[in-house]
Amino acid sequence: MKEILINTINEALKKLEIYDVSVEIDVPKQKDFGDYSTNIAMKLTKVLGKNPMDIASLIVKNINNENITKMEIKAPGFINFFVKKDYLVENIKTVLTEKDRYGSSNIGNGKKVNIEFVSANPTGILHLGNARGGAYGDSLARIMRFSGFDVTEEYYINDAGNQINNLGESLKSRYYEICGKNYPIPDEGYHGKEIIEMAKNLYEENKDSLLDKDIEFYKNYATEKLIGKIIADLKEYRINYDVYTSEKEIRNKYNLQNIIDILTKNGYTYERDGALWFKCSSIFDEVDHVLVKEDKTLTYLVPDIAYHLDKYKRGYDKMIDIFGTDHHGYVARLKSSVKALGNDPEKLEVKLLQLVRLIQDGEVVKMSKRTGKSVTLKELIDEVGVNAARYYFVKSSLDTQMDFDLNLAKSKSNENPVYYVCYAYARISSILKEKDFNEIPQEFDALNDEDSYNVLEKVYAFKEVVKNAALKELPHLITNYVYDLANAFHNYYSRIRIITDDELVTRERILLIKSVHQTIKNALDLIGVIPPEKM
RNA sequence: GUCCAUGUAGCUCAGUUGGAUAGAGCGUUACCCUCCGAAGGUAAAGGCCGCAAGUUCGACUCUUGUCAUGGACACCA
Repeated sequence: MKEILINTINEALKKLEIYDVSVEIDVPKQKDFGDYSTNIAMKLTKVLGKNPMDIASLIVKNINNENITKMEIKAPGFINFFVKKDYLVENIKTVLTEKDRYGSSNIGNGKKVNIEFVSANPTGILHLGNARGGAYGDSLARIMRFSGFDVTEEYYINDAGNQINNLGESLKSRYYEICGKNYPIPDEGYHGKEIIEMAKNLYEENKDSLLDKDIEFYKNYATEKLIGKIIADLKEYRINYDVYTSEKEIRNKYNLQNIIDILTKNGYTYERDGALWFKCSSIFDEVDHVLVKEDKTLTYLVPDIAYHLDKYKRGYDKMIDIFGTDHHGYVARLKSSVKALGNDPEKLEVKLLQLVRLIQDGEVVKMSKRTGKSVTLKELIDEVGVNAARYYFVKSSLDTQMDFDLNLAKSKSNENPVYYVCYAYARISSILKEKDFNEIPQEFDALNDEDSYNVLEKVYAFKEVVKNAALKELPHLITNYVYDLANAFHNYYSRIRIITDDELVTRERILLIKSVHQTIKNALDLIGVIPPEKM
């Protein structure tokens, strides 16, 4: 419908010999301003040197389209359109035919997109912050896939390097402790309960027969166990990755010295104080950073450069990394490295999500994997459920700093809007159980009232909302939308009786709410929420 | 100190190419189930959109300054 209007306005402009303006069509907030409106007249004031009201009436005079029932010009120069509502009712057929595909499109045009998210180090289990990143990343992937992008969801496992040493040492220390021996936990060690748990298991299965195992054993055992846990938790959170990339493998696949050599050859390194530096300040960064430390070991930056090189080699049109804001300083370095290796940094987009602050008993709890103080993803799922958790974390944009009040989440979980939406879904399910129709009629006769239009407008809007969310990469547009849709339905339900004595009316109303039912389901699926048939 | 985000109703947040009277939920107040699910609906109260300039027909939205909050500024990852 928007396109029809844009085209007719463009035709009118052509008649007036006006070119090179982009016509915008909006849906006004208020009903009395019509179904659609445009600000084109106001945009043209400068070019034409005329009063916007005059321009508007000129344009209106040149518009003639069968779909438009009424046009109004309102100060300071809006043109408001009232259109025939047939397309809304017609759309019910589309929804019921396309079913689970309703709202999908091909605007992505098969573009290859890689979304890397969560990628938490396997030095502990997932916590609240990962829950947000996971909800965002996976929802974005679902939305983009639905919109015709070729999406790969990826998890980068940092299973090598310093922190894994510390992890191994921490496990060894705990194990020794249980065996009644002393082995100091490193300063940078990990104190999570899951590590104590692991040590206990080791002891129960092997008693003290592992005391003479070297540190590699503990490292491997701990990483393997933790990765398994992480993947299982994510699966329960309804996230299934397409690709897991291991840092260890990257280190084996690429000779890291080679990468440094290329950087040197391209003139991006220099030596200072016995270390080798990356001249990233000459690209995007403000300061330079170390690649090879004085003790000849590599910083974490080097394998990460190799990892991103690997992604580029796989030929994505776009790569999205989702980091917490605590890694903010890292972005410029990473992008610099991409450029330094001769790749296009524009293809790499880094999204920063504000960290979640945990509030407990009215106080901010500092979360840390090292100290083991945090709420885990698993606990979250057990307490409030996947639906509530995912909805909650997707509904705000990435930039909002969120406070997560655990007490509140537990005690008043009904405050979560997800229940409002699910309730609408369950209500419809329950009506359909009583009466259902599967045949779609050629014509609808009984749905020509404002109440029906109000709901159907929302159902119709879904397609555009999805496109918007995919192109702007904003999953929270979906939560906003589905809430509106549920609201429209609850309103409809309270005003209109669906099952009536009139068979024809009943049938059409059933089909209407079925289209709502389907649309809610599709929308929720995009954010990983599964609505229940019964609540 | 420098850089990046954020300041919208009592609280949590929408408001994304600058549009008409700034919106929800929760909380507060008052109504609505003889009838498909009241986890619902209706209504009221609640706002100098942090503050100050600027840009323009028009600014919550853009620019600059300023204050406040969070985060980042390692030869840790």
